[in-house]
Amino acid sequence: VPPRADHSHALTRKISSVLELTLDERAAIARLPVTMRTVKSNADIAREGDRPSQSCLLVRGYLCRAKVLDKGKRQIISFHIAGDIPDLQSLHLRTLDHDLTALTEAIVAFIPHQALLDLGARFPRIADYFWRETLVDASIFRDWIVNVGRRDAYMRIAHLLCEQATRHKAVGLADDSGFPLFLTQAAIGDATGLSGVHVNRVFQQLRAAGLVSTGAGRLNILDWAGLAAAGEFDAAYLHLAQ
Amino acid sequence: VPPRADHSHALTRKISSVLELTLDERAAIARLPVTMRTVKSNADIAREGDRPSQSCLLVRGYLCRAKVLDKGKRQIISFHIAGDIPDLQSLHLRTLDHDLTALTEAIVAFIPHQALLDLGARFPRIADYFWRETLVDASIFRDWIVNVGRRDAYMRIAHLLCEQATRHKAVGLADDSGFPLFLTQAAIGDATGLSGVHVNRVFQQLRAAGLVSTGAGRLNILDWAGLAAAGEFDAAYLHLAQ
DNA sequence: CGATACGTTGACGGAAATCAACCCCGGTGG
DNA sequence: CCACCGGGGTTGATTTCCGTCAACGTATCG
Repeated sequence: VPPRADHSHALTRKISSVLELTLDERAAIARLPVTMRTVKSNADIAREGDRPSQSCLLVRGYLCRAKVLDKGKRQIISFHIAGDIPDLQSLHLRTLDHDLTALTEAIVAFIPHQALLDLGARFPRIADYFWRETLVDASIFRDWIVNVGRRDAYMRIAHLLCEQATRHKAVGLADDSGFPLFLTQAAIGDATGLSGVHVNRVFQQLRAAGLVSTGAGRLNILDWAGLAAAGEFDAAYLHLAQ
Repeated sequence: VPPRADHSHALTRKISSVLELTLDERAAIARLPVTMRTVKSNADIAREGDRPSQSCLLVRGYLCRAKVLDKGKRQIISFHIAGDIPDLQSLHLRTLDHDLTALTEAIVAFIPHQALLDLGARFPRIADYFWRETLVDASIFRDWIVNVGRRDAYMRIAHLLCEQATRHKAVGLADDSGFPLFLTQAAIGDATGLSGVHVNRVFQQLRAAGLVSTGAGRLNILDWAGLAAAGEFDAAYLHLAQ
């Protein structure tokens, strides 16, 4: 049974991990004037320099935000899972400062900025949710700066895997045993500031240490405590609990 | 003549770089119930894990936000100049996920969260300003991820210097020729993920290339175009102009 | 069945860390 | 007044982590 592919299910599930929605609020979310679209893996949804008039709710699949340097190197800024609105900040920042790209085939719902502003005006709790969501976004950025700035390759990747597992669990997309492996090793390299080759070697170390295994399209976490210790992972920065 | 050391001057100047304040708004800012405090260089103003009930407006001097790893390494997350409210996000995120530290002797004004929320409720344009300010914060984080993730040491430092110069100019704290050198080479290392020793060597290259000079407590930019090119600096991510 | 994308392996080189001095300068106290 | 001290900047020798290049393996798909 494939997961449901409507926008309100994905968004409601995500918001519900933070606050209990009323029937009115659920109804208003369901009535948002969305434009659904399917995007192919690796396709750009928006580009640096764009001035979007709508934001993009991810319904199914995986997206990332990234910047590309002159010499062609790419740095991934964030990964996104169902329920995220990766370009929510474009509500208040006119021009996009990064690309928004599909990591897998994905279903997205475009929501006009005005509709989001109206929703927030009618339901202040939802406005607060959006506001807070961008603050959590920023908190994760802070942690990524630490990750690429001060951790070695082994810690970086261990930390990233812990983060992804935790975020998947928070919205009910995974259990303790692991999560869908939507990332290529090259993408992990672009997110951690490493080369794909080196990511591969680190994965071999992680497997040899009995921390993780890969297979059947999943990343399996065999030793959560060990992986968290290896990455010095502390979920506080995800601000999951109020 | 020392710069004025009252909170409303610093905050008003910063906000005015984005929007024109009315007399009412200025008056309300002046009447904020602040607690002024002087902090010594290198002193912590708040620590990771704190649950602050007030935010900190920087009136004079320089602050940074940073995280410290188990092994003692430090990663600076952001630098702050007069007019900034570095922990504004604590309005909505209960526990602080980083330290807030003085880089120089500084004067700060603590403002109770409730007073900021009230101010925003009375003056929606100021609420929007705060909201937007945290989004710009996040945008700068994104750029720092790219800086430490994908640029080499020479580019990283050139980029950082361009950013600081631009931000100083934006609030009238500097002109084209440079800005007050509030950063030790060790601090630049902690911000760029480099060792202090290597920062020193890169500075020698930057000087040899005729891009910058240091002296009399200032960093002088001798060749702005050259420095910007060296750091692939594009100010778009600072979102200075609406 | 070839095309393509992703993972894996080895050899080699280079950018930056580390370690350990040393210098310079302003402040402080005997 | 000068000796001492500490913080910041500078230098050189050595090491290490990781990038680059290039090849090869393997699975999925049209």
